[in-house]
Amino acid sequence: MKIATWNVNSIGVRLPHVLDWLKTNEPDVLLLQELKCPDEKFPRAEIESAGYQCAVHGQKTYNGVAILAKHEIEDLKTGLPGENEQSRYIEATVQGVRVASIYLPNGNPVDSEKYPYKLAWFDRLISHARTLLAQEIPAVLGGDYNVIPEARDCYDPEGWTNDALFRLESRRKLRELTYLGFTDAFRAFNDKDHQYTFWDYQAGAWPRNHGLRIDHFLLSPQAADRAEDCVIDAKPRALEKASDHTPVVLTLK
DNA sequence: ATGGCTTTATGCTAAAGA
Repeated sequence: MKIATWNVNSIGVRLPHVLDWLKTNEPDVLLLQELKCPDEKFPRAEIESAGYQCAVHGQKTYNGVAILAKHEIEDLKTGLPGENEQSRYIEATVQGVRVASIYLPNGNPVDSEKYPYKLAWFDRLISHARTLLAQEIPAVLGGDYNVIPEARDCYDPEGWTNDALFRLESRRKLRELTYLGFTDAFRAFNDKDHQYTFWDYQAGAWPRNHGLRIDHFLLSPQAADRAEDCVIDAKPRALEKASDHTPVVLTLK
């Protein structure tokens, strides 16, 4: 079973890339973030024509997450327990695997209300992740976590020290989540430094390989037992009109 | 580098992203 995650930075603009990628890679599930469109404007017909069902939790202009799947999408849940003014979480079961598409708040600037909002949102995710773990099922939490886990996941860690993506509080929250019993799927299969999922549009970040690893798959023990591989597919980042993020692909037995 | 791109919107400048 192949499950991918991709922050597309507008599904409207990126639809051709997404359709091409689905056709070439044929994942069973594709988790999307930053749709930047309300539910009624999601290009459902085009994606269904490509052979994928859609579960969408959209929002006008900002945020928005979705689950695309070749097979039936069951027991859909949108939002985390509590306030869901921003569409950042969707979860469902596909072929017996509980999958979630997550778009964690960015949190910059750190001296604004956005940073405590990020940390509070993280706490809600951690709380919900506990209940998922208690079910002892294969659970795959994929998405844009907006956290650089370690210095080796950043081209210039010193320069990012005080950024919301690399601040100690943000990294501590990600560790708190993983230490509940989740596995960072990418790091289970790849120990190389400087493996990135995001390159800024500015300052030639892509050609200079000035990237960040901020898109992650966290696996429950039952999912980790089935994991066969996890890779970053950097090819879409090189396309014209690319998203600033690129897909991460998880393979389960 | 001084936000250097990209996207969206009761749009034509401003805010957000990371």
